[in-house]
Amino acid sequence: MAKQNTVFKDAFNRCLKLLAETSALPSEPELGTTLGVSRTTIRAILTRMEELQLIAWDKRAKVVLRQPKAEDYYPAEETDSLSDIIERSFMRRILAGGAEPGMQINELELARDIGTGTTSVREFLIRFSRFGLIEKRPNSHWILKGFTREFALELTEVREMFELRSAASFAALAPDHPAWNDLDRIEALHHEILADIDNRYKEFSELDERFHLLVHTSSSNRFIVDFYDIITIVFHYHYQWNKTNARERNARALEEHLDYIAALRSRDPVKVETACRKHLKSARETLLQSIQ
Amino acid sequence: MAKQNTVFKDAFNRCLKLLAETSALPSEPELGTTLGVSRTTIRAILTRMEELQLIAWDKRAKVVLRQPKAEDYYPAEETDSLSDIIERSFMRRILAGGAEPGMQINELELARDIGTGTTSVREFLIRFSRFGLIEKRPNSHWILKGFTREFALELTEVREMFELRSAASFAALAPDHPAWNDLDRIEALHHEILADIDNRYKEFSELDERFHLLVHTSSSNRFIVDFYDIITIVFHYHYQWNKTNARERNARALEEHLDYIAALRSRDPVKVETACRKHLKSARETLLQSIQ
DNA sequence: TTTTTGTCTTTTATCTACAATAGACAGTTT
DNA sequence: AAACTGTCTATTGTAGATAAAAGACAAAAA
Repeated sequence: MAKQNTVFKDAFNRCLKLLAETSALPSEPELGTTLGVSRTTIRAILTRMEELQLIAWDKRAKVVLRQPKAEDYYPAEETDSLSDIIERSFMRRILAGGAEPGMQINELELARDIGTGTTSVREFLIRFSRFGLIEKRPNSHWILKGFTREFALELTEVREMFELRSAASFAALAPDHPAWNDLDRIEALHHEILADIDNRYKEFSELDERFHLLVHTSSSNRFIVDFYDIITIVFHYHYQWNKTNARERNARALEEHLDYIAALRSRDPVKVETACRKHLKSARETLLQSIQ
Repeated sequence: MAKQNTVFKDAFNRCLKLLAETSALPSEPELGTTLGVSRTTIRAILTRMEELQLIAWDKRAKVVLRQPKAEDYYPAEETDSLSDIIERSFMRRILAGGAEPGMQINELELARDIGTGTTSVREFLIRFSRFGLIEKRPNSHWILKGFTREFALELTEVREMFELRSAASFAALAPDHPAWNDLDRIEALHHEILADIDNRYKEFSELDERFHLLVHTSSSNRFIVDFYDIITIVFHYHYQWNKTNARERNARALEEHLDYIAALRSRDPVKVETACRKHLKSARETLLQSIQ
């Protein structure tokens, strides 16, 4: 195989959902915009839908013939892009498995393990290396530096520098800046989740990311915003393998966020710094606790 | 061709220099350590040297038969690694050429231009993307974000944050820390160059990198140290295309470095911050001036 | 016993090929 | 006139193949 057709499969599945809601599909360019793919892919989707007798397609007319059934969908595991698969597989190995710092990483072995070509694995490792967890020895192997205490400390040191600065610039944003509306929505979600914390505490992780990303974005500095990718990936995978006291931890973090949001609203630099530092401190402790 | 044999050619050239200094070469493992390559490459070098009748090689005996001549060396352009070639070629396009922000980058075109395969270009672009000058649109092209004023401002903002913190930790290093010795050597070089500034001002660029890298390294934070790569590459290529007033600029920067070094030695946090800020400010101005 | 060499295997770096996807353009429909 | 479709071309993403380089191990030499 040359290229995976995951873009097609994923867009096809999403298109099935659109189809369930109408009696006829819109034009090809419009579908393309809606699904975020090119017309070529849209036409492949329409062709497939015609084959499955889901629609009758003649030029502009795309009449829905029947509702999609479960078996019309492509299985979820076929719609993930190869790089996502590699990422997940790799993170499982280094975070969950007994991966010792200093261990060598073998491109060929990794590729065979995941069932993919070496090119994709190699490109993944190059992209991933900016996260500081692995290092390349040219003409030789990669070295796993490991998800260690030092790593976590170095990561949080930079994070704190960046976030304090971003929070300060957030507080200085013009009152009509759209970020304030985003902040409103995020704050509302905090209240919703807190009101039903026992059932919804798992939604924290995603909300946390959204909130901090919003703060970082207000720095208008690509290096600061890009750095948040590292935080995201670390926390994302990290939470998957460390679920002790998740409910309490998340509840506490939500409260801290609300204080932090209130401080931002006050636009008082001192309050902002205090609330930000307080939350970052407990975030750091949470991360460190789960390493040892 | 599969892999370029630039490692071999470069090591061969370096080995010729060793050969000029002795009457017999050492053992294979020792040569390997000296030149930083594997025994496989060493044996290829020895085989080639035998063919050229530079040495008589029988097991442990590697007797030098004649001195190397100019034509024994591989030409310099064949010893550069492919990624260096791609980097240079790419940087010339985006810094020197009329590369407009927003321009699309075409992997295939770039590869044909440089005379290499697409894989290498692709890997270069992935590695390079962390510098924030280009951005990938999946399944589509790369976008050049451009070496703009905003880029320079964002870069220097982070640089200043990192360097101020690194300078503070440098000043707090134990008196017997090896970094102080490195600092001595660097300071001495500053005096040497200043004493003969008219002839040696071009050496500033390399010394500047060495000095700031030393400071950043004392942060013991991989993210801070890695970030310095971006500074290095930007300043490196930047100086190549902007040489106006180089002598004066460099002389001034050298003086600022000396103040900065003296402040570090004083271990007084206030002095360090003042000297560091002052130098960073003029470095930023220099960079910004050359953009507009 | 320690180091070196001969030989062999494994892994990386790179090229080429090809399906998937994007995108351009002209002709057609509303 | 504006938007849409049919058709074609160009580019990306990925696999597979291969030379270069690294590295392992046993036999040989010091």
